[in-house]
Parts: sequence; C-alpha cells; structure tokens
Amino acid sequence: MAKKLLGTFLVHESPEGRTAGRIVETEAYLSDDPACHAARGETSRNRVMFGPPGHAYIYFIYGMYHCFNVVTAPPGKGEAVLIRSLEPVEGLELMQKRRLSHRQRKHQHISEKELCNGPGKLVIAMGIHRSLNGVNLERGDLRLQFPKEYFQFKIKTTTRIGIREGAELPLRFYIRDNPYISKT
DNA sequence: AAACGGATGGGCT
DNA sequence: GCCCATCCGTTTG
Repeated sequence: MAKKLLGTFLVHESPEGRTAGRIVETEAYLSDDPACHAARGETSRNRVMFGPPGHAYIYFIYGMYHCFNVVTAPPGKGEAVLIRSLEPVEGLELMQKRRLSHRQRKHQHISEKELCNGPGKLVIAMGIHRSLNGVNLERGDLRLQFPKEYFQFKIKTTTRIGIREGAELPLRFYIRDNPYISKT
C-alpha cells in the first residue's frame, strides 16, 4: 500500500481555500514492526490505526509537529503508511502562507521544492489539523484522489528516516528522480 | 554543504 | 523521566 499510494493526490478543502499535492514519498509501519506505534497494542493515541483502512491517523510529535498517515490494514491489525512528501499541485500561495506563519523569520521565501518535502512540513502546508484524526479519506474535506491517467515512474526503496528500532527494514519508498523528496 | 543543538510537549514505562 | 515516524537557524568547513 505504501508503494500504491505513490502518485495519489491528497486534497484538502479548508475554509482558507483548497490545497492539493501528489504523494511522492511514503513509509510503511507494520503490525510486527518495532517502530510502529501499534506494535505494542492499542492505546488512546494509536486507536484509529486499529480501525478501518482508508482513514487518517494523525499524531503529535516532538512537541511541535504532526504527522499524517493513511490506515492500510483491516480493523484490528494496526498498520499505517506515513506520508513523507508531496509535490505541490494546487494552492501554493496558501501553502506558502501557512508555512511562513510557523517560522521565526517570516519575511523569507520558501521555494516550491521545500513547501511539502517532509512529514511535518506537508501537514502545515495542507492545513491538516489534529481534529481530522480518524476521518474517512474516501470522501470529505480531506481526501485521497486516485489519478485519472496513469503515468510511469520507478520506485526507489530505502530504509526509513528518524527511527531507531527497525531502522534496517526496507520500508521507505519514493518516486525516483522526483525533486520533491525530503532526503535522497 | 554539512553538522549541530534548541524548541517543545504528549506518550509510555 | 526518557523517548520521540521533525524542523529551523546557526555554526563550521
């Protein structure tokens, strides 16, 4: 599913406006994987990971940021895919405004490449709020939209970023040669 | 260009 | 009390 989500569009219709991006980098977190929040059973934080697939799992990290995931396993299993980078497609000015408001030096410009090239960054740029934790991504303001036309790309597989346990597992995927990746 | 440390607070043992 | 699926501004080479 982490590979299958590459190329898919993430769309958010918010009161401020509409933003959209193409998913270009993902990581899988599996039920038997020590880096997975769900690996040691259900808690109040990871509850939606054990719910139906196609819903949003959003969690708070490092005291300042949120990460957005898609639940990808049948109820009870506890698996999700972290969305790590988007290629900005729509609402770039709104993305810019949201990103700048979270910075100290607010006059500086953020390049298109850096708008959504990281899990914390894309959550800010897309205006994804913690209140969207658990929503169905098939319909609603925050949704996944599968592309109407297929286009070819090659998938690069690497190890995941920012974890200790399970760091050797090949569970990070990105579109090869895409310029909007967090780290190559 | 890379390396480093501070910010900042919820989750879990 | 330690850990953490991160980002940013500053320092160093």
